[in-house]
Amino acid sequence: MANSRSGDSMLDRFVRILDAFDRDNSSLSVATLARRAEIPLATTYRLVEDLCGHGLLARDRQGQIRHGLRLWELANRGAVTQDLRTAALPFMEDINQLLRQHTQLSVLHQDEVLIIERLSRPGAAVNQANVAGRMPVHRTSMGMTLLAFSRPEEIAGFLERHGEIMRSTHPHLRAEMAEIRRRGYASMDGYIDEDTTGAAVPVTNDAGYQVAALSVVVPRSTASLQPTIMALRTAARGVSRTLGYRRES
Amino acid sequence: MANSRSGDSMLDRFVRILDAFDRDNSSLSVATLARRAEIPLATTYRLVEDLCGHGLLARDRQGQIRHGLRLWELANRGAVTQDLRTAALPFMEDINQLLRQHTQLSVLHQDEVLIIERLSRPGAAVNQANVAGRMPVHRTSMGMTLLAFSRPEEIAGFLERHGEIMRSTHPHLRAEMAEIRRRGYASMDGYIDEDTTGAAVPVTNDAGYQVAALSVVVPRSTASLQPTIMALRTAARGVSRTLGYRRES
DNA sequence: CGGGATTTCTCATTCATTGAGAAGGTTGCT
DNA sequence: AGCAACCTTCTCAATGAATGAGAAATCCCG
Repeated sequence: MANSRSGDSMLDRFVRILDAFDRDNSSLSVATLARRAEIPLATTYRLVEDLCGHGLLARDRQGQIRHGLRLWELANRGAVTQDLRTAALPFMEDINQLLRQHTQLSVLHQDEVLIIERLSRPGAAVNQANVAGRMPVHRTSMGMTLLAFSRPEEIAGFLERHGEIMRSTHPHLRAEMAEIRRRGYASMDGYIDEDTTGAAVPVTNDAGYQVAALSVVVPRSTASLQPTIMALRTAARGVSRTLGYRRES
Repeated sequence: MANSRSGDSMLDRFVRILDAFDRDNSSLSVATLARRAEIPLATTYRLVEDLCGHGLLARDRQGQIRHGLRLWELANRGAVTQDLRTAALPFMEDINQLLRQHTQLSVLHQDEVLIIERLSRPGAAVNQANVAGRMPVHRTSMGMTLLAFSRPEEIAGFLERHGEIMRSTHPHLRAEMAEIRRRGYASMDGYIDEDTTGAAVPVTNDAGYQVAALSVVVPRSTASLQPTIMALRTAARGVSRTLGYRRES
């Protein structure tokens, strides 16, 4: 008796379970999973078994749960990211070779910056911007570029949802965005690391719509950003040309 | 009345829906999806709505369904593939630069070759081995390498399941695998393209277990594979060293 | 050895899931 | 315009799949 369903659908729970993993916690126990996803243990156990059966999760040698390869396969087969990635990779390599710094490709997703691809130099700064990781719009050059070059109605929507924090961190927001659009790039100090500066330019498709941002992280001491910007622009243009058509949601 | 449930769980259906997409069909209508996944239309409609609500699917401007970025994010956040990819990418770039040919990183998954990463030269051959795509073990150098360097019990299991086709396509299988292990690489003609040859070497972790294979596709006319093999070996060793520990299921 | 944790399983209860059906829209052909 | 074929969207009664408390079995650590 006494069963009180807890009001969330099965899919809710599947997603919460898959979402409970992150780079630091690549494998978890069922109990931890249950706590993190806030699902009763017995239920979690059953759901995890299901997911394992489908290969979306897998148990390692010690019985811990990790993401299964099948999940990765499923999500990467559909071409959402692949086109962009494939188009951008060669140019990111160029940048990486030329500037010898971290290079990132990112998009705006659910009001945050989502990193699609990243090339790092073995030397340089720390791990902070991982592939599939998220970063705040208002503190990164990628975010500010992505926002500034969005469609007016998208900008309006974003500001409606996040006007508070944007205005408090960017007192002259409208002017700043206009400036970014005029100059064609955004730069911003020290989110990833105190001693670094990020610089980002938009990547457009051939209809002129922005589809992503390309960015690098350089030491703060760098005298002039101009060479960096030039390299980024060249790369972005190359990606645009490779992409040709296509615009994604 | 008359409701006859069709015996597959919700998760089954979610997976079948997500699985219905491939690179060629990156966006589908609900009706097509229903047919492909073999789920009654009304049900498909509801499930798709759910998935869209969670961002695992998304509707484009024309109301067609595509994979959602959230799905990609979910699947890539957990570090299953990322470690391997990150470790291998720089070395794959080296190969790509040196040999100017397609380079692939793959693993054995559910008795097939699963492509984890791929770098292509704008010039060379056709799209066949896409990231997250699968290829048959018995027709690719990657497959043969991955198999030959698997643990004995894994090989035995594989042969139990696929002995038929393996023996018919590889009459001297045991000798062939022994040879691959002795030489440290496998090569194979013309799966991706009639006029190409694939060559692959194993990538091991520092416990000596194989975790992946690294391969290139070269024109069949290539006089000697030796330089190619050398480059692959160097790269594989580099990846192994970067990986250090870790072994995945 | 003992106590705290985790994994695994059972089972009666119930409500979320189901899918036939129908209405309304779109497209394309004649 | 009229018709046919197809698609999307929604409703609703019936039901069996999902639920979660509880308990047994197992692991782990000092």
